Amino acid sequence: MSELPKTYEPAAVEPKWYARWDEAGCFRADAHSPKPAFSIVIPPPNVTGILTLGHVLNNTIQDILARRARMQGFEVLWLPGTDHAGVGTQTAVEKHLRRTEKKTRHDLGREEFLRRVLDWQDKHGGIIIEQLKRLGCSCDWSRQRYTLDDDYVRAVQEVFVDLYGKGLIYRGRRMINWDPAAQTALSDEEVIAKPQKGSLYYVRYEIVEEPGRYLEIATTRPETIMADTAVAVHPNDKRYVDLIGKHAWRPLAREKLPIIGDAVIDPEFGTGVLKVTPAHDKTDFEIGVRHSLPVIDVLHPDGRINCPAVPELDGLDRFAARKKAAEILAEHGLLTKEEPHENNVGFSERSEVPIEPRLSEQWFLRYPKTAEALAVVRDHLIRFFPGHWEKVYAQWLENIQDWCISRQVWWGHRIPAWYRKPETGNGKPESEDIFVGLEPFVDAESWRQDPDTLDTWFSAWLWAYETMDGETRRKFYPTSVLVTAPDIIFFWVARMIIAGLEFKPGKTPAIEDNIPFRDVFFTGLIRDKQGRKMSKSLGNSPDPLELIAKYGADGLRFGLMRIAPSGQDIAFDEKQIEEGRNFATKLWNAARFRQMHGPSEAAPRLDDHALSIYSLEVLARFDQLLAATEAAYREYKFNEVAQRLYDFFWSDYCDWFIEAAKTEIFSDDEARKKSVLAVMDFVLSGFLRLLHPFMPHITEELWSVFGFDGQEENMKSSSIQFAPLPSAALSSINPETIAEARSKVAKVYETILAGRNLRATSRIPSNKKARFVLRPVTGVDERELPTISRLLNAEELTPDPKYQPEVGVPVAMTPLGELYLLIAGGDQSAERDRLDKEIAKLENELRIVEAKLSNASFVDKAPPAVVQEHRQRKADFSEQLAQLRKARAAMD
RNA sequence: GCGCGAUUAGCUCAGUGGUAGAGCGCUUGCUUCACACGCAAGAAGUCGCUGGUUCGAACCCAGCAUCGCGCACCA
Repeated sequence: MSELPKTYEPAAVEPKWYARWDEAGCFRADAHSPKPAFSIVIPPPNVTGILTLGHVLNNTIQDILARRARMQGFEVLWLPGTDHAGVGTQTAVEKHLRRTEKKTRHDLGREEFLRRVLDWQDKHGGIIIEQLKRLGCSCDWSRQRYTLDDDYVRAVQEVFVDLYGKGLIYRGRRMINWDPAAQTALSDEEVIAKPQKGSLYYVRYEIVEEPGRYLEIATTRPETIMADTAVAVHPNDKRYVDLIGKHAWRPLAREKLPIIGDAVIDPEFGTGVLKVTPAHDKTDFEIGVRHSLPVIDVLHPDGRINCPAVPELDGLDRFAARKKAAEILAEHGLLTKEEPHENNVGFSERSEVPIEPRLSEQWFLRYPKTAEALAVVRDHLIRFFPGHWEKVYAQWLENIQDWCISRQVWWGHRIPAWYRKPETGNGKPESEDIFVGLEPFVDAESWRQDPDTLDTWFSAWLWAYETMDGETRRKFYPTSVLVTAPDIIFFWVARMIIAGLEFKPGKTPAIEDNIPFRDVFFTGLIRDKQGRKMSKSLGNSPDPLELIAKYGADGLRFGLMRIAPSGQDIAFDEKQIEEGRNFATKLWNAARFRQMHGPSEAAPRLDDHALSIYSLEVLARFDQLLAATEAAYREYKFNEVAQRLYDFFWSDYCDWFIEAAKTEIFSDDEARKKSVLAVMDFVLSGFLRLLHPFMPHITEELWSVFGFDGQEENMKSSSIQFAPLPSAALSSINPETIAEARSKVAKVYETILAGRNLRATSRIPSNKKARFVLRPVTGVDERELPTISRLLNAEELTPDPKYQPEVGVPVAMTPLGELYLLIAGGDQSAERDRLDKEIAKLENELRIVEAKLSNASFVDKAPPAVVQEHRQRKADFSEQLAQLRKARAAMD
């Protein structure tokens, strides 16, 4: 056993152990293992992404679960990988192209552009994997997967073909969300509504049949007037009912528009008249269908106006055109007013620009198995933690819309559909000349492939099982638990459940064998101290790698886990990470202290008959810690586990047990010394194992330094990560013996606290030895006095049943008797004040208890134990009060 | 509009029926033989508001308020 350096240096220790674990294959999962299986698939980070605090939180939790399962004897698979992130990665590369070469993807062409994306991927890809390793993640890297692996691509195509064959995937011209920046369709989930301050423009439309009469229409989008194909009012609206069937002049690109009645119109809004623009609004489109209106599209895909009929607007960006259109209308006296107006506008989640509702030919999926997906969560075949997410999930499934799965981006899974190239004179509609099937499709001469790719989530929804081969799947699917942020509950969690139910990758067709996971743990979102989301643009997102450099991976992990309440957002504060680091240092120093007093056994054992009362106390608290952490793990309450570990070690083990144990450690009684060191080792060994999932590196280092690894060369038997979790220490000891010891210890500790308080209020500096006298109650074991004396930093603690204090000697009432602090030249008036305060406090507490006990209903109806407790309290208070009053009276 | 969550010490949060808790911050004392990334002591809260249930409510129920999130609407 080598001597520990004075301070813990994570930078030296952490990478060393990670490399050894990795080289020894500690994280490899064996599909043939006889052990029960425990599996997690990682939520795949973007291939070119870098580690964020969100990743740290998420992956630390997964690592904690994986490592704990390993110690519990499970065969653990934590399956890692990355996601190609279609729109995201493509946008990043396009931005780069624009900046460096001033080119668009169209300038390069599809093939060249994809080559550039691959370059980008080679340059930036895999960084996050290395960062996860630095964090200590125990993933099986030999199984690392990528959503663009050949066989994964194949699987995605097969799924597409399969669903097309079942009629669940179809192609159609429908209203979709168009992202004018990325120039692609998006799913409903990728659109985020944000309240926007804008204007409501009141525009006059002249009645064709009644020149000089105008209809006033309120609109937020005057730039789309040229696409109006009707004007609509509520059919029962008395103000306008006479106009239904007549026509109005469209004020821009002048044209006759029918005035129609439709019940969807809200007479209360604006003027109660709606301009119907089927090409650029979902509701308007539906009105258009009902009334067979034509559809006029006046927007280019990039959001510029496409309307040669109005040259002043043609080619303008939609927002510039909005202002310009208002100006033109004003010039013609057709704009009656413009008032401020706030409304919700849908923004593209990725490009952060307002989306355009747009009529477009896209591929859609009609979700299968929605009722089953609802049922498996409702019936708790899949359990959500925290449970309230079940409702959010159910709400989405109950209102589910078809999923627009095609994207007009080049980076991704190409849609496996081909169209026959139009032959001259062939008037057949294209849709009849379609082939949907697996690549490679040979007849490239007369068929062309659909240029679109699939929504990234259309590949991600297979992640829970397509990352596994058949053998692995038989052992590890369904996975045990999914750990994810709640913001992808629809994008990913719900769709994976549907995929599992639809494609049945399990070993039997039974539902419970095909759900993708049994538990889902939703983490909180990490926010900054002001409660804002972490974001690049705000610059409020600390770099986890810098935090690791400063505080160590273990410190970061522990600090973060201690403040991550389940189900709530997390206010990030670097101070908390500092505390994680401090805890590692505390552990290190406690271990150092132990090491100074001789070697440890490889497997520390307890001698049940030689345990001191302090040993029994710490062991009992350790057993409580075991039970409490066990229960907290069952509920995925990681912050509670962390907090309990922290409190136990810092307070119970260091502040109390070690300090009390010093009496024995520094004594000449070898037998007692040996016993207490064995207890120290026993608890330390158990504690290291409990802590290991949270702080894998330092615990492994200490495990090895203390020789708990049995000096084994083979990591698979020596590493703490395969050591079994500790079990209850005191199970073989008579509970009465324990209770008796603990009661003694409680009295001793209470006496120490009272004595320390006496010191402090009497202004004895901490480093100054003080002299105490105890006038003991009967039954005080004088063998405990040296320990009390040590913890009081006393020069001496003399028991003296006949002690008669001089007037004004500070005294405290303790469970062991009256404790006097012998102080030269004591300040009488200060002592008098102190006693008065103590007396007042006690009198007050006594009054409360007495009031309760004199309440007949309380004595009648409260549980007897509670009443008894109050009676005891009353007796104790009265006794103490009498003593204090006596001491106080002596001073007058 | 519907749903979910939150409201406890200056800050971040535990606490689910019986004497209000932790960490940080603050005040005081300490380089005492593991640790100043430390030790010890202390101050600090009418538990968002109003009702109800109960012998007893921070806790259970109802309503309200404020903040946050999701869904829907949004001319």
